[in-house]
Amino acid sequence: MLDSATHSTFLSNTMVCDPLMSWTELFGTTEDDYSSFDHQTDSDPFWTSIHPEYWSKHNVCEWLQFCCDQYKLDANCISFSHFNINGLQLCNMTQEEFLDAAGTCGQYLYFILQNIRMHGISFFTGAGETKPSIKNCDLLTKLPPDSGVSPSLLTLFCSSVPASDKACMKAGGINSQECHSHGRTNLQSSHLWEFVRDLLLSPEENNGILEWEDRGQGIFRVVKSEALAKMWGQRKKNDRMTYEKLSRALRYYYKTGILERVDKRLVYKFGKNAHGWQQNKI
DNA sequence: TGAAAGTTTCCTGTTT
DNA sequence: CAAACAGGAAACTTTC
Repeated sequence: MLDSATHSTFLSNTMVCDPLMSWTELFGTTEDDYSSFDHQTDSDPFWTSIHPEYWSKHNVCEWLQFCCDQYKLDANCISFSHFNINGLQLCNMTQEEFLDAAGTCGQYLYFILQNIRMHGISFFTGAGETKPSIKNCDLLTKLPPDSGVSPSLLTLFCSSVPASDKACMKAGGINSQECHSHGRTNLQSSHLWEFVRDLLLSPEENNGILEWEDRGQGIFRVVKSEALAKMWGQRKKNDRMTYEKLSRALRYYYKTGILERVDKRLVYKFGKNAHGWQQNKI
């Protein structure tokens, strides 16, 4: 989750936001601390085990970093000096203050925080039975069309809204049909092509199984075919899945325009009916 | 409860 | 020769 690449990205973004304040000045964390950070976050990060109101500045930092990593939020939008606060101060921030501190990202951060406060960490993991409030749908309708929000966050939003309520998702450039496909199926039962797409967009889960051949054109390569099949099989609770069978399912997508044929082995291309794979486009 | 969509499974033949 | 591709056919699962 908190790999070194992300750290460096995060650090550089911090510098862009506020060159006068370093990461350590902001959060009291040294480079050496990251190793212990990693150990903590590998299993159950400390911030996840306590209520947001009791978070330290350090925990707030961990949460921010988690949100950026997990939902591909643009850290450049976030004014980190605004988040040099403890959990209680964070919880007392209004939605407007989140907006001031992090722009569009602020809305997502506010949404995520409110749901952690209401539902606990199960909101992230999906382990719990509780689901975020339908009020989130109101937030969803306000998202700008070019917000650049990642599919994983969109999925999170959309899967939190029952299909019967999807009618509220009209504005904000978010296609209700698109949300419906997520909302109806959620992460556990998403379609194969959505699983592939989300894997491509999640370097931390990808493990080199898939890689972009031409990001702009939506062309990607299956690097580890059997690993991909195994992962898909795990998702569908089917340990008999093979790449041969998975690829048959992928070939059916040629008919529907979800995928287009590429005359190279193990290479596929997203078609006109696939969505959510483009950069800065949902 | 039936239809439709989306796979899953199996198969034969072809290509790399 | 193995792995991957192509696509037909039928069965199966889930959703509406």
